[in-house]
Amino acid sequence: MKNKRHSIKDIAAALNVSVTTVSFVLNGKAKEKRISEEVTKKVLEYAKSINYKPNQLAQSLRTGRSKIIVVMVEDISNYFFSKLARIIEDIAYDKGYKVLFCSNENKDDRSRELINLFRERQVDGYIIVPSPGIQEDISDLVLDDIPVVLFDRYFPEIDTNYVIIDNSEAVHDASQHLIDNSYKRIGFITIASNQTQMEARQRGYRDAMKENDLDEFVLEVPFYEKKTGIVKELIANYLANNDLDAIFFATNYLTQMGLEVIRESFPEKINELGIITFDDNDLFKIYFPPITAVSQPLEEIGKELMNTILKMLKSTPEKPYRNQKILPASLIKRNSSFPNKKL
Amino acid sequence: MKNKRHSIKDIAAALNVSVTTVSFVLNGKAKEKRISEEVTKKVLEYAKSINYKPNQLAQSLRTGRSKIIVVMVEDISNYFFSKLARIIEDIAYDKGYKVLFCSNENKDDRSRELINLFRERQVDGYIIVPSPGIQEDISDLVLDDIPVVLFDRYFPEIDTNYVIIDNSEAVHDASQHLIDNSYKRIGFITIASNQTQMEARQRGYRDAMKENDLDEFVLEVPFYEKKTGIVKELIANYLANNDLDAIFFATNYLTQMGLEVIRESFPEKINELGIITFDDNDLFKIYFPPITAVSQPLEEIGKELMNTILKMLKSTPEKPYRNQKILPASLIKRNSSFPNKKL
DNA sequence: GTGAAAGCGCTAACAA
DNA sequence: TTGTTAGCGCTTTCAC
Repeated sequence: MKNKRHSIKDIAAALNVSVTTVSFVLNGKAKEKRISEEVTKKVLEYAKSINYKPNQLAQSLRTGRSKIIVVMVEDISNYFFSKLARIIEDIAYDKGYKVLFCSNENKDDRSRELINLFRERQVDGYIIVPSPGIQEDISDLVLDDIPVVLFDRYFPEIDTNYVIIDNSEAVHDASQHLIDNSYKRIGFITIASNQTQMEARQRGYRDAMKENDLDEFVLEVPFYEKKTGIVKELIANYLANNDLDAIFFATNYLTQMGLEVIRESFPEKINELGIITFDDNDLFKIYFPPITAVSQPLEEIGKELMNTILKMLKSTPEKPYRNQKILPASLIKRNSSFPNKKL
Repeated sequence: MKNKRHSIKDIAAALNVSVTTVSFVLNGKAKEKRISEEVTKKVLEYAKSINYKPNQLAQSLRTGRSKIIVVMVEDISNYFFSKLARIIEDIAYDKGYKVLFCSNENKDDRSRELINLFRERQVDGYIIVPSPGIQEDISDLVLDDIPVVLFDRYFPEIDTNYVIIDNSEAVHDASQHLIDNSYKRIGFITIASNQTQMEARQRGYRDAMKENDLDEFVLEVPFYEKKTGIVKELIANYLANNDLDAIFFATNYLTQMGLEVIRESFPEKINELGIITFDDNDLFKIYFPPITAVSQPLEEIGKELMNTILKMLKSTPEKPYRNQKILPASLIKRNSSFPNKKL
């Protein structure tokens, strides 16, 4: 082994041409720069024969572009984000980009820290699930003409590209599905948050209830208590006090906690309660009963995100590429949202 | 905004000193190079005041080190790997390293492609879950003195660092647990593979059966059929023909498929069959019944991996750091492996 | 058609 | 104790 790396200089020396010529040829500018067929061919062939690969670092230093995209999500170990990561990864590598994944835990200071870190490394673009209070930081990126696309949620006050799903419609339709199956006392468990996606989901639920003259039962649990038992207690109390016949979980980890509570405190209810969860998971399909889920179009989201960032990378500050996409989600109906056919 | 980046030259110019001096001070070599207190302080203060951050790219080009570690796993969207990714991410960023995650799908050509890709980018080190046939490529890395640490599985024939868990013991003990609970016809569903981890798991099972004079029922399904229905069919046939009273799933996606089959074809058995799965998942805990799982110590694995790679990064080819670690797994006992107490 | 040379920002050997 | 300078590998302007 130890096949020492070749540089553009080696090629030039071996072929008795200048590095300029080699560089032009290798960058596909032979035609444009009117390099002779003969030399072009010679260079190309030799480069191939020694398996020449340009030093990306040097290239980056020179061009200012690193061919790296950052994908910052709430938590890369979350089912939704990790599945998406896989999709993004494939597209990016295919297009010659690398992807740096990182988790901000939905915390502003961590988001900022990460963004600063990456700015130092002149990362080319950012795909971000923004934590609540980083409008300013996102604004700064945009002002500096650094490609950013937000997803999952966005800031209506600032003009950025984003890819989101129609949360309110998705929840509205799913709620209607419960209503159509004659559930009457439908609860909605969500997190206390004024982020766009959570507000939209709650709106979808409330609208559906209003349209059908049904009472609204919303439980908002604090976000930063994932690890303590507080959320489970809150859910347990809520279930005990409201005599609900169906529950809508606004986010996948709430579903997990909710099921945990039901399993521990009201096991008999698992087959009575109508249940719908936001965000699917492979295991919901094989649960007893299988859980009905609002499913986000992962593949499409991933493609749209990469497509957008790639286009932005190619556009100039004078002619920026704009894309604010709202994708529909789909409802995957399983037994948990139908009375009388539980298993 | 637009706070144009400052370079070391700017500092030198502003302070009327040379770039060398600035470089030395900034790299903590002030003492060693005997730079005066006064100048040192001046530089440090000024750098801070303009919020100077070195250009990592230039630094990397010069030093040949990129401060990037690659973590290549089978599939980043798999629960086990994504949880681990999160742990590794935290440690790495803390130590000033970035992490590039990628998935090789357990395919050799993809592994090679990725490794080559990263070699061009002079990544500093590799944490790899190797696909079956890439001994050579790993060997090459080792020969070229590039830090590599394998995990989850390894190649006994080549001398590399690795972090694995004691698969055979874990499965052996878990099998014994089933036996202790008076299960007699215990099946073992695994994938056809001669990778170390899968062989060890099967060995653990077989040993336990032998020690207790029980029959062995092993089903090996083909690996590359995840997406087709073949695996489910194989499992269904196997269950139909063997009259088992317990099943051990050797890997988490087999558990998922297995549960799917049970749910679809033998729903009444879910509360009779003893079930154990390799690799835990948040949802197994809230399944009906909750599923007993062999749980890998994610936190420890992550720490050990990062610790190892970091030490390797600091060591010299003459004095390489060696670490071949075998961690124990733990059995999380839940209802699925106890007769008569299902829920 | 092709080449010389500057320069991206940094480190470090060598000079002074 | 500090400064000058070469050079990491590449791109690109300008000159011939």
